[in-house]
Amino acid sequence: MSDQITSRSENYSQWYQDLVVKADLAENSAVRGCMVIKPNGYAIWEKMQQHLDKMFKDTGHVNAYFPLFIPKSFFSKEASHVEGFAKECAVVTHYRLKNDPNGKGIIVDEDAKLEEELIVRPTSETIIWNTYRGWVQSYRDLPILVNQWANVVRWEMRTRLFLRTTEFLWQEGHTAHATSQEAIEEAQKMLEVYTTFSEDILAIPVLKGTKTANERFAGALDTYCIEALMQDGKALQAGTSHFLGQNFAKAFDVKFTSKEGKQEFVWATSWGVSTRLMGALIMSHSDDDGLVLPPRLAPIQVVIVPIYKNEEQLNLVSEQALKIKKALEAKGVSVKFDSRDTHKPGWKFAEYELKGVPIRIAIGPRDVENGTVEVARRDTKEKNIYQIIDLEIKIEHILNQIQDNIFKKAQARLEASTYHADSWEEFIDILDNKGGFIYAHWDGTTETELKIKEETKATIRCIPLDNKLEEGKCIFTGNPSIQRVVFARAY
RNA sequence: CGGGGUGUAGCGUAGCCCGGUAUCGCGCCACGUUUGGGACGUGGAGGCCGUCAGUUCGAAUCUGGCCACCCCGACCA
Repeated sequence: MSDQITSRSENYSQWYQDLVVKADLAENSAVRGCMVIKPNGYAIWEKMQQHLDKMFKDTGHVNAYFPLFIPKSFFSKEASHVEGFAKECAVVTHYRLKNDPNGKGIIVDEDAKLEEELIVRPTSETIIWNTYRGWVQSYRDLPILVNQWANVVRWEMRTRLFLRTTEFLWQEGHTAHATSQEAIEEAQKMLEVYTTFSEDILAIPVLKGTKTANERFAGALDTYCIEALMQDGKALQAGTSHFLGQNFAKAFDVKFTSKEGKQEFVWATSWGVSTRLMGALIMSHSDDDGLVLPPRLAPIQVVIVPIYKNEEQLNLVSEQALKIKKALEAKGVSVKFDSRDTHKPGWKFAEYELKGVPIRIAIGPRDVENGTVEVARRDTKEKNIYQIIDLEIKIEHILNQIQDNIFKKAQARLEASTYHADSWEEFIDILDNKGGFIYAHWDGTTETELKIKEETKATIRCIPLDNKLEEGKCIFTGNPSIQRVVFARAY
């Protein structure tokens, strides 16, 4: 129906690009690699924030805010951390501009060079752990369970709206604990929070696991992750939770006196999800007609479109529409009544489909006469005529059905796209012709992992948490393996 | 930073080879008819052709520099 969006079969990444722009979610800005998140897109991000923030608070966390800038020297304090991020940091070197003496606009004032350069945070472990040093003396000061909503900058070479931008929005939790065990439990707990959020709210089924040493976060001892599968068979990391051990405590000298009176280093975790989830959401559920939003995340859950020929009919229809709106809102459903006269109903139908509104109600004179409405579902495109009596209960029910249906559809796709490969040929064949998650044996070495990546662009997405131990032979080297790991090409 | 490509109205484009002041579609504005799946008609507005220089009587078109963006690679939440 939509002639505005490239179809998925024709060109998947063009479809994604078109959809983001045409659904008014975001657009490229004047700054290379940085996007403008438009009101439609930002409203969805706000819904994500609301749900996540509540889940964080419910698990005992509080919000705080740390500086955008980090002194350069902080980065060199944790060796593997600096190695991981050094190549993509924006650096502030001066603090003043002046008029160009040659009259060509404004130039950097070389006299205003900073003594020590400031890094625009790519992540906040260093500045936060430097701060925590002052917060912790005794085991009584622990745990610290802090989350920050912020923007970060990573100077990526190639960017794509939401999936990878130079600046992006995220939340980063940074917790401090007295014991290793407690920190590990925290990291796992937050992975559970992310999983619940992803599946129950975003309706995106995920695979939970741990990263291999090679894919681990810079500075972590263990990285837990959730991996989602997009419609084109590529994986997308949807969230990570890291057990940082005592690395940052040692780097920033964060010690506490234990119950036994001993000086000990603090144990750490960090965990985050970003605006990248917007990309995951789009690529999980949407179709060639536009965005498909799970009702729990849709800023507008129901749109009412009036159909009329003249003002008299409009008044008649509006009266009915507003009654329905009120009844639905009393049930906590968010409703928009679009009575604009500047666009025709057909135009509005297409528009709201493009923008992913889960349910559309159309009311015309015919309906007013019969005491009915036409209800259309975005996910299945089904249209039905319903009596207005108890409509709000029916709508509530349909919203739940849509949420459920979208998840099940994504889950079925995930299951259908999950394969086992027992030979290299089979592995390549699945990668090239099917895509998806591939369970395969791996000899456990980084060397092999990198070679496989080099040859196929496939990476180990994770070692599933509930993985069964199973003896086998590495598909690449033939060396013995104790378990299968999950490979995929990824975003 | 390597390899390839492209810059013409808000968007998408034709014209460029073979120099003569720019085509078409969408969108926008006005009026009228329309309104249950992206309406139609009539009229209208909008472009120093990325930028700087050169060649020429004359440059969107030819030549050179610069800038920007896109795609492929290395990097990556």
